[in-house]
Amino acid sequence: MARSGKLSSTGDQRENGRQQILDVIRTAGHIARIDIAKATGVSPATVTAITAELLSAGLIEEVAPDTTSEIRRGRPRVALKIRGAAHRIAGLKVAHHTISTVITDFVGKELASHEMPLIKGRMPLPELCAQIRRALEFTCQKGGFVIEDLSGVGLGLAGMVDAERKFVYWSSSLEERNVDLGQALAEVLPCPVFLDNDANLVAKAEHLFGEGRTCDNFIVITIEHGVGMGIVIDGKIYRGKRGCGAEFGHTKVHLEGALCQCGQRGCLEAYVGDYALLREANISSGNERHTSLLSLFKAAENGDAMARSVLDRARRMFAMGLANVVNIFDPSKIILAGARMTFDHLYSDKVIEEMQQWVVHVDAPLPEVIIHDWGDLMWANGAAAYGIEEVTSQTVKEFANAAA
Amino acid sequence: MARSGKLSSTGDQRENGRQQILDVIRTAGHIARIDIAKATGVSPATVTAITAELLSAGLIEEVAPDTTSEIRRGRPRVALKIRGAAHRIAGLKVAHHTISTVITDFVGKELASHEMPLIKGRMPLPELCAQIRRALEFTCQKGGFVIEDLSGVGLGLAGMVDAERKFVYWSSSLEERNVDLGQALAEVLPCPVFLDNDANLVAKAEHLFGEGRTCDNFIVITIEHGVGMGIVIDGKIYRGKRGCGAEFGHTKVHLEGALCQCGQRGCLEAYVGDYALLREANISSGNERHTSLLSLFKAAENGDAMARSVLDRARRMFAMGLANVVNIFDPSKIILAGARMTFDHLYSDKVIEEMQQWVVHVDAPLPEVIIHDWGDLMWANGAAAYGIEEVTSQTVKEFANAAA
DNA sequence: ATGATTTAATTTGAAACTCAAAAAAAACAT
DNA sequence: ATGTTTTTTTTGAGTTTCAAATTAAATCAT
Repeated sequence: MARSGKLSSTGDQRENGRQQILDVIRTAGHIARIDIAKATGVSPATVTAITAELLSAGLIEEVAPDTTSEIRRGRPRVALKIRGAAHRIAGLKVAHHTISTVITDFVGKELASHEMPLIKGRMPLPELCAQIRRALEFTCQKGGFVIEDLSGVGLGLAGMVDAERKFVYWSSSLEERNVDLGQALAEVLPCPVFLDNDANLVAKAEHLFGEGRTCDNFIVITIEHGVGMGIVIDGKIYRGKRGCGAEFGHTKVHLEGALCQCGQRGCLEAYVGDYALLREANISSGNERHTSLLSLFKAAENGDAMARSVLDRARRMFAMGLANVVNIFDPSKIILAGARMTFDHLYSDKVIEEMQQWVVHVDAPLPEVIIHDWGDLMWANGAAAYGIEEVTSQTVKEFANAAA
Repeated sequence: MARSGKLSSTGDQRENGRQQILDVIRTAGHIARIDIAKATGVSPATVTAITAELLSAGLIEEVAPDTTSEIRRGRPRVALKIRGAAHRIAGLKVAHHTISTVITDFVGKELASHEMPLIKGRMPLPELCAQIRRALEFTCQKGGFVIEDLSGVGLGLAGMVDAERKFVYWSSSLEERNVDLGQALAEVLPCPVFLDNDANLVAKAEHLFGEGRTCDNFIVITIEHGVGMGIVIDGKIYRGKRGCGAEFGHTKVHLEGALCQCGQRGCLEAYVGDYALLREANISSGNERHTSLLSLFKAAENGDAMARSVLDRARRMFAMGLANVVNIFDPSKIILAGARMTFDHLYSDKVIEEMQQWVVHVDAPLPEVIIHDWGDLMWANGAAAYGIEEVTSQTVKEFANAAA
């Protein structure tokens, strides 16, 4: 057994309360004290006490009474909301050819964003740190402030990351392996940095701001070059022991199957990732050579049997992968999150339909599958969401010290 | 966000403490108060207070001072342990041809066990209830007591079970689908019944008494006729939204693959379950007909190429499935639990070795894979473990009412 | 033996929290 | 104006935890 975590020691209990109430306010957008009490089960008296603290700390603020609201008798409720000005947070996504950055306020509202091209996709540690700082400086400048104004930075990387230790086992952006990136960035930036695998960050964003707002157990799947997964269990990102779980893309779907960019065979990614499709389409010579997915799609639409067959297989493989996720997690929701949704063949009702033939059936509704089209800043926004959450919990923890 | 669970309200906090301390005592076997304080982070003062309550409630007892212990200075520590006599718990596993039952004390020590044959593997609800009662009566009689002496019963079923609602979507033992088995058994038995999928119960047993004692994040895999999985995350069984997650056996490992007993194709179970092996071995006529795995193994040992090939494929498929579990969960441990370990080809070092070729590699040690040979009563013991845990938590909750 | 030392367990009193109930505040209804 | 209704705040009591002091029970040193 050995349940983890201690009994809440003194001072600790309040911390929970503050965290919980901040969470409720954030999810609700704005909410009156009485409703916080109802939502959390905490007594109104305690809600008053805790919100008073948060107010005086400047983390939340009262909303101007809503005159358009339906007229009710009694003392009008005054809603509370997160105070945007409390903190500025940056989110960065390091991709192969760009670093995209977004800066938001504490509410999550975008204040500035910037896309900075990268000459080299993979570079040594010091250079990556420098580029990250440069991207931040650019974006801050656009917003009219400086790096020192940031309370925290979230950073998303493709690769194997141990978020807790801020340690990168391997990333496609880094020449070195096993890098203490947290340490390295701490030396270059004036504010705390929080990093994680990029798919986990998207899951975080869905939980704070997206389709997972009202839900504590769901799976997020992203497909671009590779296939990513984020697992949210009981409201927390599940990362595994070493921090490198949720490697859905390298889940094996075929014994001795197609070669994956990771060097192994039979990975799901090797069937549904974009490079896999192009490779497959171009392998049989004689046909036109496809250089982009778009041309492949077009060919399929025009009745090209080979193109169709390639897309068909990808779709079936993906449906099978999704079914396995359902069979293993039985989640409340599955969110297919995409930045540009180029994968029409994968993000489609047909996939969801096909998935159902592979899942174990019981007489209870299947998990809802939601397709969420974020737009270009999805990854950076995910990183910002993580930054916001971490800064929040850090601030809440500092309360105790501040009081002393 | 919407973190689940309320802020610990009054009276609730102590409940946590009691539960946590009981857990620590159970895991440790016997442990002195001072060490409980260290293990939990709770102050010695509070440990004294809580253990005093538990002592007077008869849930724990002091251990006679250990004279053989190494001599130390100072006041000798007096160890505490769970009081076996506090409760009697039964665990039942309904299998196809038998119901096996074990009755344990509150410590988990076996008091009696019984294997009752079943004429029909699948039967209507009332009959199953009657058989369960009969099995319990037999076993109680063997132990020299009656059903009324039991504080709780754990029950393991093959099939799709929602443990929380005590609801059976489908079970190979029941003719009906969607049965409120908890309700039905409550009418037939004088004590609370707790039921779950059998693999989950084995996971529970590993956590309480087995290889998962010191570990809060691990996966248990069982192979018999079918393939089962139990997921322990943060010390709790993960069951999914509808209670039917962890269906590892019906995870698809091959598009349009081998036919499974569930009616679908490509399930892992259809490659590694015992029926799958025999089917595969017997499909190519001309060879001797195998009626048991044993004869298949023998043939392979004697160099029969076909038999070897059948076992080889099963092993590779299983290794692949295991690798997928690692890729998704990155658990601290994987426990391969078996009752009779007839699956030498699967429960072997070779599988573990092969698995490594399919997992995503990082420079951190792989999850430990442990093979745990339980003996015949594994399933029933799992059910008993669940019963013990549920009775414990129920007793702890009743404390509050008792005090009032 | 006897007192010093050491470690474990218990007691005590203060501080932190939460909550129910009462009070206050802020609106509408008549 | 006065009453009603609903939200928020205040108040005071009751839990619970913990640090510090105390007591308990052993060994060690002489």
